[in-house]
Amino acid sequence: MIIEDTDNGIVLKGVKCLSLPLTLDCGEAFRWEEQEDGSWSGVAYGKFLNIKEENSNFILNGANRKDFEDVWRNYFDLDRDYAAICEKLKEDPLVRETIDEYYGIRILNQEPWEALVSFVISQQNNIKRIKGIIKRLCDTYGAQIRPGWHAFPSSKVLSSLTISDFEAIGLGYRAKYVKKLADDVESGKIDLAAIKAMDLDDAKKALLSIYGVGEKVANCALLFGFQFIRCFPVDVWMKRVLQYYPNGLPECFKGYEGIAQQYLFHWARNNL
DNA sequence: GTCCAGGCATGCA
DNA sequence: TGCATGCATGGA
Repeated sequence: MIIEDTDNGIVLKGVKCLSLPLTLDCGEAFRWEEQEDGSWSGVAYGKFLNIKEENSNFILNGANRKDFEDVWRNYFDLDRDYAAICEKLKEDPLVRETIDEYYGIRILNQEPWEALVSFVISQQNNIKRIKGIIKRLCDTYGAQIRPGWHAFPSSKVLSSLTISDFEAIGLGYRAKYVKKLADDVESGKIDLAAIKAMDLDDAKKALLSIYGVGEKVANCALLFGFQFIRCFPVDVWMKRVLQYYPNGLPECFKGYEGIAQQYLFHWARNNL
């Protein structure tokens, strides 16, 4: 990967296996919006970004070198060799089929807090509606970064709200989960940084002890917010996919189950 | 009107 | 330990 500074941002050359629409709009992050010119705008780690692919280069509009190194390099998982991983995953026939069709899905490294709250909201819900709820949550309670764009609200802000406040923006029965989660993070009862430093087993146990977090939400948070790329979340779509694997997951997934899962998830939503 | 969505807590056996 | 049930909401 070559990084070039320009007058209005950064240009990345030689990035392999990155599809912006597939990665930013495949149900792992909920805040990216496609613009009329085909670029994508969003906010992560309190920073706004507009990114566009042009002639297989990636233009990070308005980003400076520090933001790139501090945030975006890791956010897009740019130091991981996805091309090599995909070759390995293709030893499985079903994944081979899906990767050829959906090449370029990456696992984003999102903030633990945002990922955890987002996937608590995601339960028994559809992606379109999840996006709407999270947009209202951010627009109403997140700090404004630039006109029309807000950071994900902090635990401090969310803990100051009532269950009714969450219900008013559409969280439904999940309102009480997010309220308690915000309270416990704010009081220090839940320490997300400490959880991120744990090994997978302990981190998962810690997440499963949270009110409103079960096996599926824990796995999504671990995969998308805590950088545990071995996690394999199973939702209603993946349950359908698992019928194709009666003997369990194939050996070639080992170590990269989360990446295989995203390809299969995307395939299931389009084919099953 | 019914069914479903990136499920979970609860009660009961 | 495993299984049935209720849960908020909006789109199909």
